[in-house]
Formats: sequence, structure tokens, C-alpha cells
Amino acid sequence: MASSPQPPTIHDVARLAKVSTSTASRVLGNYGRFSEATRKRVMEAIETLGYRPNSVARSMVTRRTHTLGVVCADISSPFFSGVVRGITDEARRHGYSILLTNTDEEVASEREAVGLLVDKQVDGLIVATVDVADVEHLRTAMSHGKQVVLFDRPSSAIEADAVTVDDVGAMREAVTHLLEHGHRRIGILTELRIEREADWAELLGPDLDRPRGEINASAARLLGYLRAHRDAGVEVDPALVGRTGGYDVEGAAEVTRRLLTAPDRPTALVTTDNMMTLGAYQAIRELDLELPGELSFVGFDNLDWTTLVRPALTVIEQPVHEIGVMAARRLIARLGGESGPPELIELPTTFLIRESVAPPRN
Amino acid sequence: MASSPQPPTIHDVARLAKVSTSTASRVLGNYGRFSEATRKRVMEAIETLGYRPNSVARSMVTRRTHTLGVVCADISSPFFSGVVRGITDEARRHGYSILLTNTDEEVASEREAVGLLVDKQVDGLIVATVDVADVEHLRTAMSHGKQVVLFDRPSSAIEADAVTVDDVGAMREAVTHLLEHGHRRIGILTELRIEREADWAELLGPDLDRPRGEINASAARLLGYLRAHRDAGVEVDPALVGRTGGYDVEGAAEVTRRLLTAPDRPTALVTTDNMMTLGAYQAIRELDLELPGELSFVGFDNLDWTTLVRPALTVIEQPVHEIGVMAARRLIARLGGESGPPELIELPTTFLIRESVAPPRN
DNA sequence: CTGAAAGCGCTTACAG
DNA sequence: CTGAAAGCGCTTACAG
Repeated sequence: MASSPQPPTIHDVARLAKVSTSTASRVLGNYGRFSEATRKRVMEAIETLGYRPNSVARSMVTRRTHTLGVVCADISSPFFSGVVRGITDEARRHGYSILLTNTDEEVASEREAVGLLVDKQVDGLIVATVDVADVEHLRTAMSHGKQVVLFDRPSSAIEADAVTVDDVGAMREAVTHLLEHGHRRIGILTELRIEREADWAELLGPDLDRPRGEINASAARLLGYLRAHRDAGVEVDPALVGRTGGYDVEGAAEVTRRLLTAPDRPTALVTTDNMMTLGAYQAIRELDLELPGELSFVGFDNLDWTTLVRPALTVIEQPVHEIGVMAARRLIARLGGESGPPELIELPTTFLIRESVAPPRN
Repeated sequence: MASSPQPPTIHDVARLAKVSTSTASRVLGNYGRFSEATRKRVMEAIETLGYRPNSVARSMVTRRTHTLGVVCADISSPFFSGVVRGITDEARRHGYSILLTNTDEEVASEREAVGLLVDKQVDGLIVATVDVADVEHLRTAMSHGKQVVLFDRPSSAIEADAVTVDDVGAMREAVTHLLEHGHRRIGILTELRIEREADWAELLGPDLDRPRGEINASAARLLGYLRAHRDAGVEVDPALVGRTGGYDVEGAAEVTRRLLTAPDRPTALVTTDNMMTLGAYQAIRELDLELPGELSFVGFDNLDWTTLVRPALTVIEQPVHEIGVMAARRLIARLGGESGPPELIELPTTFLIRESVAPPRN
């Protein structure tokens, strides 16, 4: 075991094994030709020196770092930490490491993170992009030869694989469940930012059947909400759509309070992600509304606490770990040379019926 | 913007700026001497080529990667994801990136992770070691010149900085609170693995005032529990100590069930980490025990759901984000050349009194 | 089967 | 103020 100064290099093992560095490198990488005798000598030298190849030097020449860059909004959120766990698990199986960054939903941070990761020569990027319409930096990275895979937020503005869940279907199922219980005023809580009023109009417009892809997860979930209503022949009161304009628990609670204290308040509420679920539930607690008697509730994401509260919450579950696994798998396949058009993988969600939905009291 | 093939190198900018690569490198790194005129030319060349330095090549010569290796048990747990967020935040402020690994509490995984990170030439390591007594691989890494900082689990078996919380004090405070409410049979739920019975005897032995350092967080928390009892002159029934022998929610629920259905069951229960808290609470729900009437409860970690359930749970809060920040700060300080004996930073916890504690019914 | 040589993209003494 | 040269630790054609 070498002490602090210089760890042994391949030159040291070559010298000790009395071979050239070329030969040492060959047995190390187990390629090319070499006799059994030299193999042994080299292995012994490696052993006695405690030699370990320097990955950085290797990357320098192979132009591969076996490192994947991950850019998510916030690793401390249950959704992202679950996905990242899936990513690291799958990456590790294939000999890849993960370089982690957070954006806090700031496009500037995302740009910086992507730049940094590219500079560090990651082999590819897995990103939950902040803005599906603002992906120029990702396109640039791809033009520099980096593979990218999107998750949670597919974007048609870039030719990249994406893994997500069937957001439209998931929300449609949940809202239909509520409608079937007789609810006619169903509130929805979403972070959705609407930049231009026109987008909003378009979203609510007649073209409810457009394919998704150019819209983000929140918009897709709202679309599912709208389609369920249309299918049931129920008109949506725009006042029932609570938008926070950002991921923020406090904001979610605030909007929920407003929604639920309005004169003609909804008899049921659905949320579109874990932050909204948490904020909404907090507000419901404060308002001391009894579930499901005074209000029916469907949350998004099967957070562990949703079975701990009473009544247990009916929720839409996303396969978080699997999202990560699939994203990593896609990326690694591309790195392995797989070609072909971008794939959009839509993983199924699971609607978990528990105890927070009942017919409206009237 | 270069297209797929080779991104521009410093040679390209040198050529375009009509200087040598040495000079280009100097203005790029803004060191050494160069005239304003050449600075301009080089900057322009960089601009027009869209040149970005290759970090890997730079690391090769500087022997610095500006990358920190993080090894935690499981990034998807709220504790670790919170700490890692703190680490990445502080690291980023100082221009460092994070390479993330999980051990699932397996020493073998930890060894592998540390080896991998060292091979990748991280500048230093931040680790929540699986076994505070089995840190040979960390000592090896240090002897190779890598700085390491421990968190959550300080170890006296290695000369490294460590950041943790005052586990003994935290648990002592919580248990004292329970004792003051009149509880005499207080159960404790811990993952603590006891390899040899002797260790167990020693832990329960008379030397309750030994300093911590050679014991892990779980043992320290148990120690706090024991000291609180001793200070109050209350004897501890060993049957009240529920050990799961590992981090596992289901196991925690199982042990809790056993503890709470025993003939002379405890009137209060404390847990020693977030997994135990979750498992214990699940079991309490199943058993349909009313809090705090039939059972008083104090959880570990201020998980977001602990204020959502009714009654809200009294908990011991750890400053998770700050743990990460401090760990990163320590490491970066060492990388900056700070010397001196290892520092043990014990961050304070906060005891949040809510509604889950009351006098025993009796 | 093996070795000498070049090169990956940078930085950094060292001369001038 | 600037450039030629060496070198970081590897891998990989290319000869032999």
C-alpha cells in the first residue's frame, strides 16, 4: 500500500513486471495478445503495488468517462430522490457513475448544470428539463455528441428519448372516479405556469384530443382532467382550476385555501404532483374539513404518509424507481450505439383507491 | 457551434488567435502575463469557436477534479436526500460537483463505492459509513491522499472530520420529557445491530458517561435513552428495547407490534431514526392505539407527514440540510489545505413538542 | 507475442 | 510578454 505521495502508475507495474507499458495495458484491459507467463507477471505486479488504474487518464484517451449527468429539480423531493435511486441502480449495473445536479426549476441553473456536465465529459445526460420549450442548451449538447434522455417532462422540441408516465390517462382515471361518485364541481391544484393567456385558452380549447409531447407533465395532467369532464359531458368551471405557478408547498396550501373557501367551493379536489398534494392536505387540515364527508380528495404520488393519515388517501401512484431505471437504460442503450428515432416511454400509473373519496354530501 | 465531430480544443483557439497554446491557456486561466491585445484576440477566438475547456484534460495535469464523492446508504430516504441536497448546495458554491453512490448498508458496497470514487480521482469523500468499526478502506483512501469527512456516523477508528448531531443529548431530552410526564415503561425502537453479546452488556453497563465517538448514531441514541433513565433513577427493563437489526420499515413495524402487544407493554415509545418512526407509526395505526391516550410517542426526524397526522407527532428534528452543508464545508476546507486534528462537529437537534405525548393513563 | 511511439487536451516551469 | 517543450497516466495503431 503506497503512502500519501504518488500512487503507482502503469509504468510502475510495467517496470516491476519487466514488460512495456503497452503490454501491461493489454493485460490490464484484457485485449490484444499476450502470453500466459506475462499475464501472470503483470497481475502479480499489480497486486504487490496495489495498482489501480486512473480513470481520468483512461477517459482522456478513450473519450468515455462512464459517467452520466443527472439534472433534476431537487434531489430532496421524494419524487426525484426515488427516480435518482433508480438511475443509480441501473447505471451501476452497467458500470456507470452519476454526477448529480439540482436546478430548483430555474432554467439558468439547468443551463449551467448542463454546461458543467458536458465540460466534465459525461457520456450522456438524464434530465427533467425545467421548461419543455426552452431546451436549446440540450440541443447544443446533443450536437456536441452527447446523448440525452428526458424524464418526467418530455419535449417535442428535441429529438431525445423520454420516459414519463401516462399523465393524461392517470388524471382522467382519477377524475372519472370522482365524477362517477357524483361530483360535479371538482377542483384541481396544479403548479402549471401559463406564460401567455393564449396558451391557456388553447389548453382549455376544443382540441382536447391532441397528442401530448409538446406539453409538460402538469399540462398533460390538466388535460386528463379536462377530457374526463368532456367524456362525462360535464362542463368545467375555470374557477375550479387552482394554479400556483410554481413548485412550492406554501403556495399550494394558499391556493387550496382560496379554492376551498370560495362561495361555491368544489366538493372534491385532485392534485397533480407531490408538492401540491402536501400543500393541499395541509390546507385541508387547517380548514378542518372532514374527508371524505365534506370533501373528497385524490392525491398524486403514493407518498408514504398517505396511508398513515386517516382516512388513508386515494392516490395516483407513479413508478418512481422504474422511471429512473428506464431512463438510465435508454441512455445506456444509446451509448451502446443503438440508433433509431427517439422513443417516448410512457409507464403506467396505478390508481390506488383508499378512503378519501365518497359521494358529495350536497 | 461545432457539430457532432470534434469540439474545438485549445489548439484551435490558439491557432485562430495566432498565439501559442501556452498563451491561450494563460489567458484562459487568467494567470501569468499577457498583453491586453492578445487577451482580446484569445477571448474572441474562444467566443467564435464556442470553445469550452475539457475538464478531464485539465484534471489530468492539475490533479484536481473538483469532484466530491458521496457515499450514503440510500438516496431515496428523506434523511440522505436532505443531507445530499445540503452537500450539493455547498459544493456548488465552491465549484465542486458530486458523484453519488448508495451502499444499502452493505460494507461490500461501500468498499466498492469508495474504490470507484478514488479511481475516478475525486478530490475527497463524504461518507456515512456502514460500520464505524470497519473503515479500513477509508483509511486506505486517506493514505492515498484523499480527504474524507464522515457524517451521521463518526468513527474513532479513523482520523477524519465528522459531522453529526448530538445524538445522546437529543434522545436524553426526549426521554426525560417522557419521564417527566410520568412514564416509567418507555419503549425504544432502534435498528442497532449487536454483533456480540458482550457489546450489548457493555452498552447497558455502568459506564454510561463514556464519550461517544467509538459508537454509531443508533448506539449513541440508545445511550441517551439509558442516561435519561439513570438520571431519573428509573431502571430500564431490557425487554423495552426493540431492536430490528437493520434499516427496514417492515422490520420496524414488526418489532413495534411485538413490543406493544407484550403483556406489560410500554406506555410510551421513542424511535431512533426515520425508518423506525415510519414503521412504528404504521404498527400503531394497525393496532389502532389512540395517541396520546393509550400510548405516548416521540419520533426521530421531522418528517413532513408528522404534522399531517392527528395528533401531530412530537419529534426530534435533525438539521439535515445543514449536516450536508457542514460536511461539504469541512471537506472543502481540508482540500484548501487546512490542517489540524480531526474535528467532530455536533450540530444541535430541536425537540419539537406537539401533541403525541401525555401522562400515562393508568 | 511484444515494444516504441504517438496522442488524448490541457498546464506549467523554463527560456528567451 | 510569449513560445517550445515536457508531462499528467493512460490506450492503441503500427511494426517487428
